[in-house]
Amino acid sequence: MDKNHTASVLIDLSAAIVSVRGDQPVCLTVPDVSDYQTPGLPFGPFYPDRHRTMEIGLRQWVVEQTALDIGYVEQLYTFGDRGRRSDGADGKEENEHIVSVGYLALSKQCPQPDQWSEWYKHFPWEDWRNGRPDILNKQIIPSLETWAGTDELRRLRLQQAFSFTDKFCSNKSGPNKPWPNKPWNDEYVLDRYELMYEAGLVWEAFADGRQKEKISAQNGIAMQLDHRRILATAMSRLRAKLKYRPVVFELMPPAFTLTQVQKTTEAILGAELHKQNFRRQLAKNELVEPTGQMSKARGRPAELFKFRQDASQSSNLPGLRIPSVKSRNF
Amino acid sequence: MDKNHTASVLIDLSAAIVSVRGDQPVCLTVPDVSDYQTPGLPFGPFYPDRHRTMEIGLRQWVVEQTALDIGYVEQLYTFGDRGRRSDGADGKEENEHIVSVGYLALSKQCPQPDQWSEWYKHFPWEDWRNGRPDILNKQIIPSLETWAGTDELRRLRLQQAFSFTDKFCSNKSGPNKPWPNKPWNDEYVLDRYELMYEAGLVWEAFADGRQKEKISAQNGIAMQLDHRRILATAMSRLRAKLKYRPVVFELMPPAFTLTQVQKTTEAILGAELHKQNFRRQLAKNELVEPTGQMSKARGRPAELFKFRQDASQSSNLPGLRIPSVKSRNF
DNA sequence: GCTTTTTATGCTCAAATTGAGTATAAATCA
DNA sequence: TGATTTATACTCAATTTGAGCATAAAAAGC
Repeated sequence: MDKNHTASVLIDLSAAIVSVRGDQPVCLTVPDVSDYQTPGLPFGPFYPDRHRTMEIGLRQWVVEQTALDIGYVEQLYTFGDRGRRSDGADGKEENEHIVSVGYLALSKQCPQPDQWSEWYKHFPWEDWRNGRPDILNKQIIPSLETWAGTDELRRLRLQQAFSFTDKFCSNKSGPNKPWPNKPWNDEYVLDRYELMYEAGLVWEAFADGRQKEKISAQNGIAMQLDHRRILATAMSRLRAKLKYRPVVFELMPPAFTLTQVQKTTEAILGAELHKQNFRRQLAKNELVEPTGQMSKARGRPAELFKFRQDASQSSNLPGLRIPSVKSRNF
Repeated sequence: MDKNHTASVLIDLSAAIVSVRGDQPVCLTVPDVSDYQTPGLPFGPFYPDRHRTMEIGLRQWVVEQTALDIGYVEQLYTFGDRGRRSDGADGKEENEHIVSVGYLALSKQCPQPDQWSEWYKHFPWEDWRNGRPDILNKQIIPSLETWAGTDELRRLRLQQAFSFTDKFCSNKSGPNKPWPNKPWNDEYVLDRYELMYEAGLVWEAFADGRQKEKISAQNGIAMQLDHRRILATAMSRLRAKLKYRPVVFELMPPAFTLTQVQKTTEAILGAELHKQNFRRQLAKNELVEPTGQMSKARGRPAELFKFRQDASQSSNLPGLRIPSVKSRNF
């Protein structure tokens, strides 16, 4: 067999370019190409001739196509998952295999509002800032429980990802507790999405148009190909990273108030934080320094700060340890 | 231009298959193919026809070629870095572009000792279990300082990666301290290796044979192509993961003593830990349970434990928070 | 002008966690 | 038997967290 032939693939560089508009995290999307009016992430091919590294390749087409100033870029994951790409929806030939390398990029501005799509329209169950989202108890959990049935493995995975202990699974902490008791873990975005995909609760899980109509947009707005999975990966990574690296500042303007930092953090985490403790962490880690100026908004004016960009690249500074997300279980 | 032609690449799946033998972390290597007697990581091509996902492809050739039982597998990073691959040392044609996807795999056993290479022979500066390695002060740091010169950016990067503050860089904590003062960060393995690569302190940095002879094996045993970089990535990732996921148990036999867990953890971190505090963490997180049996070794017999494999896949349990690595700065 | 509302920020305090020990137990080795 | 080795129980001060109250400084309502 000619190895070189069957092993040859094309590489797509897909980017989840994230910003925060007001109190909503947003993600750059491209209009549409399929029949279903679903948005997609911007992507471009990788030309190994022209670009020494893939990150350089990615930055280049982002600059060319979006004219955005993205500072922070991080490789997320490489998906070689054929099953999800050649669903027939796209016009690619069968033997053109595509591997997609997902990237997370952060942008301080997000011009052209219509091209930026809010995270929580695609993942309504991930925003807990106003308490536990209704959609969980009303739709998602019941459907998932039906899907799991008495399958022990499936139930365990559900418990993990969606943070509850159910009556069918033995619990180490003595007698079985009523229902949700473990605190929601904001980092398991990808695990939850993958479970919903497996259970057929998201539009992308269906290859053909017939079934697609039925559940369209019921559990968040779908995206093209595996783009919602890449966005889920980006969300997981960013939520985790926020807790040990000072990446929030990649989303902030040059000068900002501490409350703005907190609101941005809360937007990404999808959870509210304790104000005083949040500021204590910022102070202890010496991540910001005052500019001397004050903001002029509604109440008492707040001091304006700037990021202490000690080491260049802001690479591995201590990071603001998130002072434990407020627990909201019900 | 024919996009499909220039964008077409071959994909190599490279694996850092890690185990622990005695008190040494080891990595599976393949004998050699080049002229320089340098070991390499095992790798195989990815055939998108045959394998639905890349991880399946990886597992398959690992099973075929090594007959090893690898449980835990994790994708590390995808390197599209042409500069480092087509150095002419390998016989590949110029227009055959290769992208390598690095994986970390963990194995409980490591038969055939000669095929397993000890981590710290490739990275002698990363093992701090017997204090700060001599090679740092005697060779590496001086060479790096020469390389950095008065370049502020380079000096900052050195400070970050190698944890010291030097007299040329301004220090926020008042007057400049003597020399090494920040604690060594065991997770920056990749950062340190990349700096040494840039500074020309490792064999792999040189394309041609002439210069290679000069520094061969001076700063650890070199590896083929970019394999030492992949191993550095694996070390960084594993050291980081150890602190929030119970992955150590992927390296332990079915029954083990608490000391064995600690020794394995210390081997990977390259640092000694406080015994009582380590056990307290294990106890608090309820990660292990007694088997009822005792070990028979030298001193007082220790209780044998097993891993509490609560949720299958041991996926996202709390993990043993490493009780702060003993600080050894000099 | 005075009060209410809003936002910012300083400060407290108990609970939990961490870092670093000491003390004692149970085996083997000489 | 007594030294040596290893395991494990327990202590304790210092620090870090989680959660709250109190006060300050502005704008908005009347």
